[in-house]
Amino acid sequence: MARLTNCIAMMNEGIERVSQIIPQMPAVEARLCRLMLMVGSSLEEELEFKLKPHKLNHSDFLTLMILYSRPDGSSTPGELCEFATQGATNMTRITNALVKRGLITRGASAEDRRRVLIRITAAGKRFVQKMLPPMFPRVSAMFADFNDADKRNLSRLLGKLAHNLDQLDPDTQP
Amino acid sequence: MARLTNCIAMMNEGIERVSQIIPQMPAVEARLCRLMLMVGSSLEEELEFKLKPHKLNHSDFLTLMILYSRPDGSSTPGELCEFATQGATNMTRITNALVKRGLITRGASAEDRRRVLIRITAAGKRFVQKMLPPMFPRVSAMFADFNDADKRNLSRLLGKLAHNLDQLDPDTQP
DNA sequence: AATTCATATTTCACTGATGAAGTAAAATGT
DNA sequence: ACATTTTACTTCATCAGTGAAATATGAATT
Repeated sequence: MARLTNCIAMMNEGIERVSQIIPQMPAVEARLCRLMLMVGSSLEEELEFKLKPHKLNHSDFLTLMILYSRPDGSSTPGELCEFATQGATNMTRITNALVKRGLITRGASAEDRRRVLIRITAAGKRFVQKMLPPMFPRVSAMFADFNDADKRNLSRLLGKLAHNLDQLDPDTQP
Repeated sequence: MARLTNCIAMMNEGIERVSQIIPQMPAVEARLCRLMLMVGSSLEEELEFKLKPHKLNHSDFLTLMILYSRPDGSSTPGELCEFATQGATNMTRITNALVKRGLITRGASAEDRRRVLIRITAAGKRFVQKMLPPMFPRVSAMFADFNDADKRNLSRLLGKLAHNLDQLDPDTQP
């Protein structure tokens, strides 16, 4: 146990040593990057773990939740790709899987017949309402010792980082 | 462009709607989770993108960096698995790949001959020293508008979250 | 000496993600 | 009006990562 904490301690020493060999490294920033990556993938692991009993993976779940959170419970593959950050190929697979389970339906759009209309079914909604609540305790536990200022701060800083990443993205590779 | 920002905006609306249907959801915390996941995977994307020209993926890179950051430049597969959070199978594959490129060597341990000693080569060190610096500008740019307090705060909050995740992990699934 | 445990590799089956090409329909240009 | 281009998905082939089980070897225990 204390897997993450352990890795972080090790990383701190590592960064320290590397920054002595390569002093021009932005050590604090590099460390924050690694921290983000570690905590992020640990969180992802945790999520996938909670999804496994429902035979869902992260992208399936995300897709389903996007649909669930829509006022009309519907969307198109293209839109889902954008918000779930998935390739079209993958979205086809996800959609196939969810359709087969009866959680969503696939239909043709009337206005634009290239488009496919994806809609969450009543069963899909019930499914979400049943699987979501058991996750709440763990989500709450993750932030149990965060006070309101902590939460606001984390949100603000992640937002800032997100914004910077957006600005960064289009650049050419180094 | 503004991919992340866009997804975040969409998520905010989604969470809002879901928490109206399911009021017992810890909305703020759930939102922070998703935010972490989004920023985390975007950061990972960015990293993989920077690594691609060097024909490295995240785990290859991490493994190599762990070795590089060691005072003696060496480790064992087991240890690398732990710190790189990889399965043994994968570590064998990674090691094979890096050995083939001459960046590391694999040798038997003298004390315990079950063990395999993995060591970064001089070429491996040179490789790291050459590939690392071009990444610095982007890393710095990510945190360009973070003042010292921001960085300290982010580090503290991520550490706290990491700690909580560690406590969470061993529990049984919901 | 025999048994149990630890370390690492190999093999295999499987899941999930991805890139390239294909299909179909709408939009656009001439 | 027709040809071209663009948009929206799908299909197919492929690949990276994972988990489980089998193997090999060496160390520790009894």
